[in-house]
Amino acid sequence: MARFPADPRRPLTLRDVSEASGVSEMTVSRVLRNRGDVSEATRVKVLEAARTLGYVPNKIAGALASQRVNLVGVIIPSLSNLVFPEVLSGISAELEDTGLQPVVGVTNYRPDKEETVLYEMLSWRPSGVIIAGLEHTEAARAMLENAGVPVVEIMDVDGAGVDSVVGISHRRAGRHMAEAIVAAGYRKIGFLGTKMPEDHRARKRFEGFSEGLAEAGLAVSDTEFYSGGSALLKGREMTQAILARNPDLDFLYYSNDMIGAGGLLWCLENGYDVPERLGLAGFNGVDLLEGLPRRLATMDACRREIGRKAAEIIAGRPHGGMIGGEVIELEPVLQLGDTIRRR
Amino acid sequence: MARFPADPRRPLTLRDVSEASGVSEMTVSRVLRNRGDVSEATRVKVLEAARTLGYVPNKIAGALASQRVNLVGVIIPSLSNLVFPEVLSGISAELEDTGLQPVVGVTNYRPDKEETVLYEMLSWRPSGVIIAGLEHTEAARAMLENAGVPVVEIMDVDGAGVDSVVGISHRRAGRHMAEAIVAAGYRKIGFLGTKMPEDHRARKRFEGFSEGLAEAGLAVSDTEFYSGGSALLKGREMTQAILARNPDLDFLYYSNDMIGAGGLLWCLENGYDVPERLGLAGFNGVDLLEGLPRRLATMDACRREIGRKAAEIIAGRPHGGMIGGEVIELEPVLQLGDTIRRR
DNA sequence: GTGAAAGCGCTAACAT
DNA sequence: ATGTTAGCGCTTTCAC
Repeated sequence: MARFPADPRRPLTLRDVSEASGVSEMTVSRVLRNRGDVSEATRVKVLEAARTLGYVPNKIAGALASQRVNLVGVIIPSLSNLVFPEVLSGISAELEDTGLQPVVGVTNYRPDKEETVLYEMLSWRPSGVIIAGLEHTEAARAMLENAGVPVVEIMDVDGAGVDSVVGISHRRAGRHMAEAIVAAGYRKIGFLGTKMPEDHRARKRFEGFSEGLAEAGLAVSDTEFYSGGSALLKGREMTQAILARNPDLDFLYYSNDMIGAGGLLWCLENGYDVPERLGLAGFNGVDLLEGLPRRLATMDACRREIGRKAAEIIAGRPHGGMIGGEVIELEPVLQLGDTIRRR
Repeated sequence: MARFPADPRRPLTLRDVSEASGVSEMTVSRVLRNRGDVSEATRVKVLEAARTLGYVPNKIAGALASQRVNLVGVIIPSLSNLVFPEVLSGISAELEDTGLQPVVGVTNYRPDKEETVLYEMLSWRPSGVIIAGLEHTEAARAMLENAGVPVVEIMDVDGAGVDSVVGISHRRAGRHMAEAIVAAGYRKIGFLGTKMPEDHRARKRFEGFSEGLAEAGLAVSDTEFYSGGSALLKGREMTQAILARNPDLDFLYYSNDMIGAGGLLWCLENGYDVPERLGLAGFNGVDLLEGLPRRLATMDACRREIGRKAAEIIAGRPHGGMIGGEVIELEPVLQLGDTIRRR
């Protein structure tokens, strides 16, 4: 009489494969992980048994026993920002052949959410953590310091990191743009961006930008901020608003390309002479800009490259190895495009 | 003389908290999970000890012991497609207060990668799986069938699902658009889209579209396909190409809003009378369209809603409960915008 | 309200 | 080349 398993829906275990193939659990485990010497004969037997049963190993048990987890926690503020999916894609590409897998957590720019997400992630004992920004709650920072795994803070190098850091200096990026604008002869400059209580990188760009103008004896003449909604539309609305209030502005600096694109479209439709009468610039260097009527001036934020390098650091760190502390600063490239006049 | 831990970098365990607080491991565990009756006094003692030590529970061990994992696997083709981050955001919002956490895997539209990612995910024994599309490799389908957890296939209802399905009918969406276009009096119609060997939803829209035209005795007059690159730019290039080849086309149907937007910009710049001389439509209903010079006709693909409903199904299924098999079809809404003439 | 014992499914370390 | 033993850190179950 045939024996039936007690519970037909019980997930299969190594033991099931062992029994089906007549090979010890240990050897089955070796085959399934390609470890140690196993004769071709048993190898085949085991693999066949595993296949026909439809066995899927239990990584939870494996991770507990081996004390290693092939996951890398990635914590970012948003997925709708366009920038972060690109960073992710760099991470994911670099991790491709390392056996490591990214696990994504989203904070919605909220420090308390970041803390929760980080706690949650660390409780899975990942092989490393990649986290956006240098600003964290005290508790989050403490967790990162005691995580016992490599930590890479990305996007931003203006400040002190916990372990490794990969990013650009947003402060210098802002300053750079200011210098280019001043050099091109613009004098009455407006700034448009997100409300940025928690967008530290946008804030730093703004600060650097202001400093850059200050060195030329200038200051930002007017500002306009938004939150939520379609960025392209907001760009239009804000542009109209700031120019209505301040018709003599001769340059508009947008804190991201999306609102910049909206502004550009609005200016062209309303007959502004871009870049002679009015110059425009954004930030990020997104693909989208290539399809616009004119190429918006921008600065490449090296997003994919940041992801790659961060992943490289995690993957390159021997398990438990804590050499750490590299700081990699990438250089954003200014692209003048067609919206800053050349002279 | 004080005792020092053998390895100062060893992650803390329940036992450490137990010793520090003078409470048994079991009770510590209860406090940390808010389970069972614990006196307020010990509660406070334990929480304080855990806090000062900086204890982070080990979910791997917890999951192994309890046989439950608060993760939901989400498998999608891409993160750069704009559509999927929105679905994700719906999932993530719905899961917010359920204690469940999404874990994302990306397949790059490759069936073999999908299989790998799914295998990887199932090996963590998640509480459920949400996966884009109805088309999978045989092996992947077998894994889904035997996963022993709720599975929701999303985006598409045109075909047979493994368990639950939430999506729209792309075939009918395409047909609908065809009907609207014919009703508006357009007759020479071009189709522009991605090369779609693996984009089954785009293919189904195209098929439905062709069927819809056929019913009016019409057919697609010309097609243009692309892959990779800036979609906005591709939209321009393809539009130029198809109109150069076929100047008498009076309607262009784009398989996504991004290339549609590029096409719209190109047409306006080149003096086409939209929508009288030439009608345009895209697909998805993305935010971006709101900022364009004209509102591109489109069809909302209900992305966030799909995410929400899928997550709701997973969250609502009692642990191990296998009632399953719901099919939820959402109705995409046609928005005529300003690029289909009204008569 | 609290604790002790057993074991989740796997792998490290050691046999043989 | 293969098998045996002893946990990994937690939760379940049952006792008190």
